[in-house]
Amino acid sequence: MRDRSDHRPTMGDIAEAAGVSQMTVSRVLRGSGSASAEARARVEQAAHQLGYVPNRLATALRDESTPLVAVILPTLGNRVFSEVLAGVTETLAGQGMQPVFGVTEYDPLREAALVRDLLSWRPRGIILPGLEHAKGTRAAIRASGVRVAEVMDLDGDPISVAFGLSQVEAGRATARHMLARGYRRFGWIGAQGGRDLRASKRLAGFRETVRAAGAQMVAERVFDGPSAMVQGRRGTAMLLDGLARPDAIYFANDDLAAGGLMHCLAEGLTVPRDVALAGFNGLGFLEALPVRLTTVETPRREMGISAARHVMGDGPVAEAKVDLGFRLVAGETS
Amino acid sequence: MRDRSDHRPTMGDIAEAAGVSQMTVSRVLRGSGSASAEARARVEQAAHQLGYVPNRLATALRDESTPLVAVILPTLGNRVFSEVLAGVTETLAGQGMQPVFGVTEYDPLREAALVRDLLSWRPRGIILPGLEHAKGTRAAIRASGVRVAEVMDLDGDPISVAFGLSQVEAGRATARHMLARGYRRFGWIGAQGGRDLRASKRLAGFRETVRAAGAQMVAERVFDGPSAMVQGRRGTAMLLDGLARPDAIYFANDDLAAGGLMHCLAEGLTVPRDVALAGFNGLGFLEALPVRLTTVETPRREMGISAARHVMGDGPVAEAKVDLGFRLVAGETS
DNA sequence: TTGAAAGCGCTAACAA
DNA sequence: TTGTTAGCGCTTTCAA
Repeated sequence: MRDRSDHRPTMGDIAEAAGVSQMTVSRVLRGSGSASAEARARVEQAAHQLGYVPNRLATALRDESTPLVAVILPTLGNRVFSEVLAGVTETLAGQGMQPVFGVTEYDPLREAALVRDLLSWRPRGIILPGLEHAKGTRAAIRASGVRVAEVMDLDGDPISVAFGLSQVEAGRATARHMLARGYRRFGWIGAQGGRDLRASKRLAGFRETVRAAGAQMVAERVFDGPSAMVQGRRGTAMLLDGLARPDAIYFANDDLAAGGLMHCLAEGLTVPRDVALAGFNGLGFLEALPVRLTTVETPRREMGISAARHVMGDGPVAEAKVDLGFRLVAGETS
Repeated sequence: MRDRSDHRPTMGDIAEAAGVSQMTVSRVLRGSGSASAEARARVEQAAHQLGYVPNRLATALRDESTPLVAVILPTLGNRVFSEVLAGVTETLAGQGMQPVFGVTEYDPLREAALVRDLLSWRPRGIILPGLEHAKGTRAAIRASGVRVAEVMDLDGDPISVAFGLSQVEAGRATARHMLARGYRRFGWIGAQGGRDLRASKRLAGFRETVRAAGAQMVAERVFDGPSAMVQGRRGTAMLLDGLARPDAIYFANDDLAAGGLMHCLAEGLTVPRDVALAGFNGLGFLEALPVRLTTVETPRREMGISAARHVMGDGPVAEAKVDLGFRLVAGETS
């Protein structure tokens, strides 16, 4: 018999202490099956006294199913993903499920490694960003048989079901809006060294529409690090001081765009007369800015909620793409 | 014999396919022990072909140890906690550990439930915010025997080790700074309906110092929802339009303070002549604002990193409180 | 180099 | 109402 002295108490220990069988302990603690009031009391007392903590690993192994959902995010350095995650978490919590998660920093290989790792916990489902994955990731997920939800993007071929919006269309819509306002010389400011494929898709849609209208992209600046207001401010300064001065700047997101606006405020430029600005996401903090930024509102929390619901559900998978839409919000900067 | 048709492949299945024992499969896949090149090849081939995914539940149950760390956060609606989480995640990822997490929304009862839930995964450690917990939570964690790190706060009695800063001192330091600049009538703007105990501690330290100097708090406004720039903007408008007009406002955090600044910019007020402002945290986005906000810089990522290191480590627990410090940053708003 | 046996903690199924 | 048995998938131990 092994030494149990430094072991966490198990149902066996409780059984011994309470003078019943281990099965009775199991029944009492789970409130299933029947047990005499007598036994119940003794078990509960013993469990409490020993400081018993159930071991879900055992339950999960036995049940061949866990209440876990794997969640993969590109980064935590962007509110957008915290909001998606918040939607997921809130939805899971209501159902007694737990998120296990990891962050890729926009690296497909890290994503692949994470997927492997997370799948080995036998989660009920997996939620991951975007539709582009490293070779093999797709197959691994498919083979694992877990329910999958891809979020953010719809422009591509989902593994199973995607919840999001067309990034290309969002770019096009922004371009149409800016063109309608009369701007002809466009700039682009991005981040993540171009590794954010969804931003690239928006830019592609934007550029295509701009060119089709006979207007042009005159300057682009993509920063290497995470997107941040300060980069937007710096990039805007660069573009406006450059040779090919744009009359409107499209930013990869609101943080960058707000930074651009801050540059203009600090320099005393008049927006949009001196330069027009447009962001992406419609984050809450835009409401507080002294000037309303033109942006495209995206359903971040909703993507998280829908994805979580999907992976928890056990109904059949209906559509491959669920378009949660976007909304162009014309502000005072265009 | 049970029907294995809809089961995920196990080592047993691979063994059968490769014509070796299950133990050999285990050895090959883990790269431990020895196996003939022949066996190795056959096993690897079969594993690949069957799309084998290891089941860590079994390993963890067997090993009586998991590579999981439980992480509890007050909310995801505040960058501060995403940054702490990022520090944790980054540190864990380097060691092949996974975070499992949950969000309390500043509710101690939810926290208690989460702790119970997360502990049942037998994590190696648990990281949680603050030093105040619902009755029983402390005992439950202690009894579980996992390594514990509390983050953010040092003003109180840690369960085991706390990594953070003195919130009370941060409040005092801010007050001293404002008093030195000559302000005498102070306002406070908070959020989370006062449930954020660390903000309350800062306010207590601030108030105490203000009063000791013979100055006073003339107006306070605490919003119910999450802190956001827009609340700061609204609250500032209220305080400045109120009867007891403060000459300086202390905000529970930078988001609120930046909102206050936006109000001033939008209204054409001169800061700090018309009103002085001070925030808390030193978030990156402050750099991009047209006016440098006075704030207290906190070591958010470091708290996450230190806490993660602590719970992963197996050395003895040294000190009960690890002060990671803070730094008052005098900006242009005071 | 390989395999057989035992057991991690729990619960479904069956038996008393 | 209570207990016994078996087994989830894996790895440690011991034996061949």
